[in-house]
Amino acid sequence: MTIERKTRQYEAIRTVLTEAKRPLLAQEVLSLASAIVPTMSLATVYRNLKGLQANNIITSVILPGQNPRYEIKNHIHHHHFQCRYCEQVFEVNLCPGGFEKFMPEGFTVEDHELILYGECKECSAQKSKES
Amino acid sequence: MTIERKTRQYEAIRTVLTEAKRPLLAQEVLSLASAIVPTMSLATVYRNLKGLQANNIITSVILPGQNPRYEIKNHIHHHHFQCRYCEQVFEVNLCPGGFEKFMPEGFTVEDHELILYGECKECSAQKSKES
DNA sequence: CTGCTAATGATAATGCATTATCATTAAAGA
DNA sequence: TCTTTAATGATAATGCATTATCATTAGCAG
Repeated sequence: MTIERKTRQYEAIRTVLTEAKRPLLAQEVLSLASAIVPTMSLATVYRNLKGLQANNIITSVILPGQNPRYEIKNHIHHHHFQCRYCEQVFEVNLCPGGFEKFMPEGFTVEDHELILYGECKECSAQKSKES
Repeated sequence: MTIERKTRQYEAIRTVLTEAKRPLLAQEVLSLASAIVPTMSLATVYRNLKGLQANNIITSVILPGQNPRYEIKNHIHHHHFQCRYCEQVFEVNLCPGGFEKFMPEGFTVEDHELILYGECKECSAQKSKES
């Protein structure tokens, strides 16, 4: 289960996740890593994602109704933004916080998840060009 | 697809959703509605949930990594709180809002989702008793 | 009350992401 | 370089929520 050998596939997957700077789907990891190691298999992607997660190197990001994405673990509290057009997910370093005071008596807030949806910079620029 | 007959099953499912005052899983709808119509089948639950949704009477609530829940559609903007212990989901009428100003240049926020996790009143009271 | 047919109940089929299998390949220590 | 065995690639199997199927039941219009 724990990764013991530094294979080309492992390095490619880790590199891809590091350089993307955004959470990636297993399929996206496969596409991107295939550019480095063309024989890359989906099974290998899943195996390495599992290993990287067990080693606390990456963490999963799950948006409602979507498959898990994976990002390099950073220990800064953050949330996510998804573009409705290209469907890419970006990290957002904002947090309003202070939700406890809105809950009814007797309820305790221990954690929270905030997801923003809209249009990313790239898709916005794309549209401007088209018109 | 559209519901044309008011069956006992349909009424039971609608009643259960109305009285729960919180989003229910298909399985929870089955359990609760079975108390009213004991022969209720899971297929009937799914069929009616689909019909109610098509008629804009209910809406689905999807938490990350979980199966859809269904609640009577109310047109007030709200979010959800899930108890980590009993896993029930509650409606929360709070919204910090004003997320746009935290996004980098070029990004537009069109919608958002906020989910709070913690301990509900009932589970909190339960613990006090035990100790 | 009757007839028509939508809806139901029971269960098999589907879709699909993820995992298991197994023969083959290639890290990496000696 | 040789050996050991973890890791890979290809693909079959799994798990599980949801949907389809079809014979039977029951709304409801006339």
